[in-house]
Amino acid sequence: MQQILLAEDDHRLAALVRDYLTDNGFEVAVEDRGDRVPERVRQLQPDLLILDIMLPGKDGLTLCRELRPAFTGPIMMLTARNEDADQILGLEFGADDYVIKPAEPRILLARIRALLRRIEPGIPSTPQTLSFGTLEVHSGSRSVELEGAPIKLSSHEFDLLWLLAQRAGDVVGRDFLFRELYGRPYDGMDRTIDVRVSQLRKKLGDNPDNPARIKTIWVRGYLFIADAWEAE
Amino acid sequence: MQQILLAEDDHRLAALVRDYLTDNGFEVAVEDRGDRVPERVRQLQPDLLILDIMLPGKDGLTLCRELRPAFTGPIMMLTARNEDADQILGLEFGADDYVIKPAEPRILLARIRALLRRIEPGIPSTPQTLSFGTLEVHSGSRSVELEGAPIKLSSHEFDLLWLLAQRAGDVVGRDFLFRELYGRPYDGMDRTIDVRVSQLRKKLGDNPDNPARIKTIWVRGYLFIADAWEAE
DNA sequence: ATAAGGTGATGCAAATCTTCGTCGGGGGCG
DNA sequence: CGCCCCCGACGAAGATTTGCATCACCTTAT
Repeated sequence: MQQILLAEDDHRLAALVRDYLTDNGFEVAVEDRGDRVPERVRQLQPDLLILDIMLPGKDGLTLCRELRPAFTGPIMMLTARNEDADQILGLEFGADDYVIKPAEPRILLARIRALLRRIEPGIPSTPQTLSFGTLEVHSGSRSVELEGAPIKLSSHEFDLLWLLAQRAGDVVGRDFLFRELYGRPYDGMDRTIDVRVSQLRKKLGDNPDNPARIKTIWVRGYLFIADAWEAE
Repeated sequence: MQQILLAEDDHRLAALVRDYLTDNGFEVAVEDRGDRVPERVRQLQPDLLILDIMLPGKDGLTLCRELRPAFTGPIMMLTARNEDADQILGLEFGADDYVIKPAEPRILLARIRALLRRIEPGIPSTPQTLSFGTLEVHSGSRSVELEGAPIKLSSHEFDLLWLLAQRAGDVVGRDFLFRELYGRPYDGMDRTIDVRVSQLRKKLGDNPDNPARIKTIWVRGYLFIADAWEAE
């Protein structure tokens, strides 16, 4: 059974949605405080996240941005605010859908199904751990080991490594990385991605002039080297 | 560059959307007849499909149902009909989003990006290796070995070598190479390709007057010599 | 037929411009 | 206070442009 975490402070509405979704075969958890959402996401590992924008503690847009890319499942913004700016921002912050309240329950359900359909059937959702030789990346605990010894990475460093390692063997563009990390479009002259990579390389003991892990592809982005290792 | 097929019979609207998306870095093809959509999908293999519901020839809902599962990319329904039933049906027929006309272009763009973002991590390209005698070209790590020793190639040098080696035995034109490398048309007097080839030859230890690897075909382009070696 | 000259294409080195790696200061948050 | 992150700056590495020498092919004259 698939689980949905609903972050909504209007209890009447939350109960309505929860009941309707429960009747249709979902397991629904409700959280009414924004600042408690990250913790519950870690705890429950829901398949889908529904966020109201106006929440006590921490607003939905901020949450959305902060939870990506640690949370890779679909995120739906469900809100009464029909501001174009909010909608664009929400989608750019990594949300997959943006639905205006009041929403017809059957439409809500159809949209939820459409989102989940994209994730479930195909690939058995990215494994929790990626291994490349002596390097291991655990997404569950957000920890990394090199030659058996744990490495301390900052939050963004881990996100970056995870994004690259998932796409090992493919060139990953700065615009994509930037959008995933910060939820806003890449303006083309921001160097923070470079700085992050530089730090990450240092911690992984990689030399940019002759990289064994992360290669720079001029103008196009970065490449996590897949050869010779086998990702399981 | 990502390609979008827009099925829309209102030419004014189609032109509007096409221009806006083109300005934002997409390649857009427009089709105004529903019954011609399946054929164009096969032909173009677009990254995303936008369907109006009311189309001459064949309606969008039917199309959506028929194209799935042959077309696995995201499908967006874009339509003036704000019927709940249509929306639910569209989503259940395999559409990934359903947007009501008239749509604010920036929102449309944000939704398109949200859909495509989900796809990008798609297929982890299989690392591939091409061998020609003592020369080995690895695409997964973008590295090259000659006589067992690794060779340092710049990013464009590698791309060029890869393009040529993949087509070993065939003459490859400058216009093609240029387009692949830079994503824009070849103006006919640009010499950067020649310079790249020159550098590449130097690093591969090839002599242009008597080439063992890359041969110049006058006016037509370059040829990676396949003779005597067997690509595996 | 052969040779000389013309036209346009290619090889390559040097100048120029763009992008990348990294350092250090300042700001924000716990 | 310490950690992390953003920002600006500067040297280094990579890529493009420019310029000229050379080369392939074609035309024309002998």
